[in-house]
Amino acid sequence: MAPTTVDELVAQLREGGSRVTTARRLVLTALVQGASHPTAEELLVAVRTLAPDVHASTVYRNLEELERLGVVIHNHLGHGAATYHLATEAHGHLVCEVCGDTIEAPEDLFEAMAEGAKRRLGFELRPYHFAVLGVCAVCAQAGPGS
Amino acid sequence: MAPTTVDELVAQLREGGSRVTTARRLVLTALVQGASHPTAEELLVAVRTLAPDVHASTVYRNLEELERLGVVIHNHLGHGAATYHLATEAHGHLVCEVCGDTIEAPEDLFEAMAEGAKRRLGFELRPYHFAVLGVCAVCAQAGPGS
DNA sequence: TATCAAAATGCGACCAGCACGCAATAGCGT
DNA sequence: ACGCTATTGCGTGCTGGTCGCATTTTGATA
Repeated sequence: MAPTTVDELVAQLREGGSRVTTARRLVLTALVQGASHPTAEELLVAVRTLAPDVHASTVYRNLEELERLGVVIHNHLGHGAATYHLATEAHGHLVCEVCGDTIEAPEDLFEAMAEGAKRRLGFELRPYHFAVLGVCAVCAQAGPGS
Repeated sequence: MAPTTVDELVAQLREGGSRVTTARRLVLTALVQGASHPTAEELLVAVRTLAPDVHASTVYRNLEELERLGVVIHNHLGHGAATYHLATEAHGHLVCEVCGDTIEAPEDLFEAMAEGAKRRLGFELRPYHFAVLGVCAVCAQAGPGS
């Protein structure tokens, strides 16, 4: 199985030549234990419950470093702040423009489109970094006119 | 053919009950005559070549109003500022994460995916508002490893 | 286990992109 | 031409994030 415990992730840090600090360990803990698509701000709040003096810029810089090491990935689910998750959980996102709900897209949903873009335009799709927007089933039901 | 002259767009403004001001006319002119995916900032610059005292917030408010009237559409081509174009030119975008180049996606590229999302998840795709990211043919060729 | 260079942190200033409140101005129906 | 009201200019404020710098911490080495 892919690494999903904090200790395993910390080991990845050391392998990458990065030092292991309190803030860094807590960011990883928040990513492993917390909600599924936290923003940097939400991670900061989580980190501060255990280490109140951690600064926002530290969280930003750690997320950047963790991403450079391939431990985490960020993505954009529409307007507003980026969200983060472990690289082992990479997946596409469908986001409802009405209610903001985020659906994790089935693996194969992008396949036909990726194949078409590649064949016809030579364009290599990376559909994970930015979400695809739309209207979810519930909201489509509720307000079909709007 | 769909309205594409400034006069026709101005007429749409009047029909919608909005007043026609210098700034508004110039924003429309810039959209008709300028480059294909201008940001609000770029439109401001264009407007100011003819009316130097137009304020940035005026351009933002006008774009908002024009969008409300269905005359223009904005979309997000990745990080950074939103881009605008006439509503008659609606189309999806493929944006290269490496060089930033924007490709206007063929009409039918999203079809299979939209159909799949609808059938399997009840999710109604609106793939025009946010671009789909990836790597263009040129950059894929240049740096296949990165 | 003490030392010490390099890495990481805290802190604040700063940035882009945009929204907003308010008084002054300008469109446009009459 | 008048007057109502939409629109503008201007400044201020917001979110999300970056950066420079002095101080602290890490962890390899002795």
